[in-house]
Amino acid sequence: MNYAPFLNYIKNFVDLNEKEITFLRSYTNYKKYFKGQYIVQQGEVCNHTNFIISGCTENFYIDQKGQEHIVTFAIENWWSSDISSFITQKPSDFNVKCLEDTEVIQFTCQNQDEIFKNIPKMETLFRKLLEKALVSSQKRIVNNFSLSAKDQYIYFKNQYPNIEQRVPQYMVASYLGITKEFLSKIKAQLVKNKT
Amino acid sequence: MNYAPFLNYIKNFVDLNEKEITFLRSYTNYKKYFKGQYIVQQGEVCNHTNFIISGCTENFYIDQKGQEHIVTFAIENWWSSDISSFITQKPSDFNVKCLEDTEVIQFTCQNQDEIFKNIPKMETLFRKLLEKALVSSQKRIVNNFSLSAKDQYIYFKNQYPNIEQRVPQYMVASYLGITKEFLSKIKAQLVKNKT
DNA sequence: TTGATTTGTTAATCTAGTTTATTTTTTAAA
DNA sequence: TTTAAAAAATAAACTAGATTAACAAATCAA
Repeated sequence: MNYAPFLNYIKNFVDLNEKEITFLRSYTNYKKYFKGQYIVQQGEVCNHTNFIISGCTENFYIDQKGQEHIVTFAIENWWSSDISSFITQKPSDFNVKCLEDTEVIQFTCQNQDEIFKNIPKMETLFRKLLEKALVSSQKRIVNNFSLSAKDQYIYFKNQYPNIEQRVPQYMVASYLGITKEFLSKIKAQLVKNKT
Repeated sequence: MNYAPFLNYIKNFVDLNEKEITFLRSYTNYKKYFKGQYIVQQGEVCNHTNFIISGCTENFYIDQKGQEHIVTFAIENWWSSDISSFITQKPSDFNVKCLEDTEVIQFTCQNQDEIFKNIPKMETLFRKLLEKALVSSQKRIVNNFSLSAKDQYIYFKNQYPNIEQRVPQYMVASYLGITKEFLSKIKAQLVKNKT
C-alpha cells in the first residue's frame, strides 16, 4: 500500500503535523481496482471520494438513447468520484470505471465530515479544490460555446497531454461530445495541414 | 440598506450568533447598482463576490469573433461574481452586468479569508455551495451532450422559471448557446405542437 | 404620436457535425 | 502464429442549427 503520493499532494497545499497525518490515515483507506472494474455504477450511491495514486478512470453516463458520454477522465493525483451522488448520498447518474489497474486513497462522506471537523485546514483545501474544479467546469462550457470541435480537440490535447495516449480515440471523441468518425476526420485534417 | 435577506439566506444553512453576525456585517458591505451598470468588466479584476438582494445580473463574455455569450444569470438570493478572477485576483474573462437595478451584499477576497478564519461555519457553507455549483455546472455540460436545443430550452424554463420573464429572449438564446432566430423557431414549434 | 431603437419573426440558403455502411489496422487471446 | 475482436479510417447521405436578410412588433424617448 502506497500512501505517500497522497500526503505529497496535500503538502502542496497545506502543512499537516504528525498527529493530523495519523488522524487522516485512520479516516481514509487504500484500495486497488483492476482494469474494467467499476468504482461507481449508475443507479448506485457513490460512497467514496477517491484520490488516484496510480491508474486512470473515466466518469461516464448512458443517456436515454443508450449513448455513452464521457464526462471526465482522471489520472494520478486527480480526484475521482460522482460528487453529486457523494454529497447527497442518492443514486448516481454516472459510472466511474477503471481504464487501467487503479490504486486509490478513498474516504466516505461521514469520514470526510470527521476529517473536516478535526482538521479544518483540510476543509480549506477542499474549498479551494472545488473553486478550481468549478472554474474549469465553466471553462469547458465556455469552450463549448465558442470553439469548433477542432479547436476543442486542440485545447484538450494541450490541457491534458498525458491522457490522449492512455485512452482510445473514441473515448476522446466521447469526452469532446463528438462522434469518433468526426474526430477521425479532424485528425486527418490536422495532419494534412501540417505538411 | 437591506441586510436581512442575506442573513435569512445564511440561516437556511448555518446558525450564527450575535457576535458572528456583527463580525459578518463589518466585513461585508451593501451596494446598489443601476440597470446597465457593470459590476465586473472583462479585463479587470473581479474584486467582490456579490450576493443579490434584489435585481438581476448577467455574466457574459465576448469571444474572438466578437460574439457575446451569456454564461449565467443571477437573481435574488443567488451569488454573482467571476469566481476565477476573484480567487486568482487576475483580470476577468467575463463581464457582470446588471439587467435591472440591483442591490447586493458584497465582500472582497481578503475579507472572505477573514470571515472564513473567524467563522469556520461560513467556510463550510461556501464549501457546500461550491459543491452544488459544481454539480449544476456539470449538469449543464451533460445536458449539452445529450439534449437537443429544444430540450435544453425546456429544461431551462423548468429549472429557472423566474428568469425567462425578466430577460429578453435573445439573451435566453445566448445562454443556451443558440441563435435568437433558432430559439424563435423552437418556440413557434412548441406553440404549434401544443394545439 | 411620432420616429427611433430594441426585440422578435420568418424563410431561404448554408455548414459543421451526424449517421450509416464498408474497409483497414491494431490489439490481444489462444 | 493465427484468429477474433476492438479500434480507427474513409466516404456518402443526411440533419440540427447557423447565417443572412427582410420585415414586424414592441418599447421608449421627446
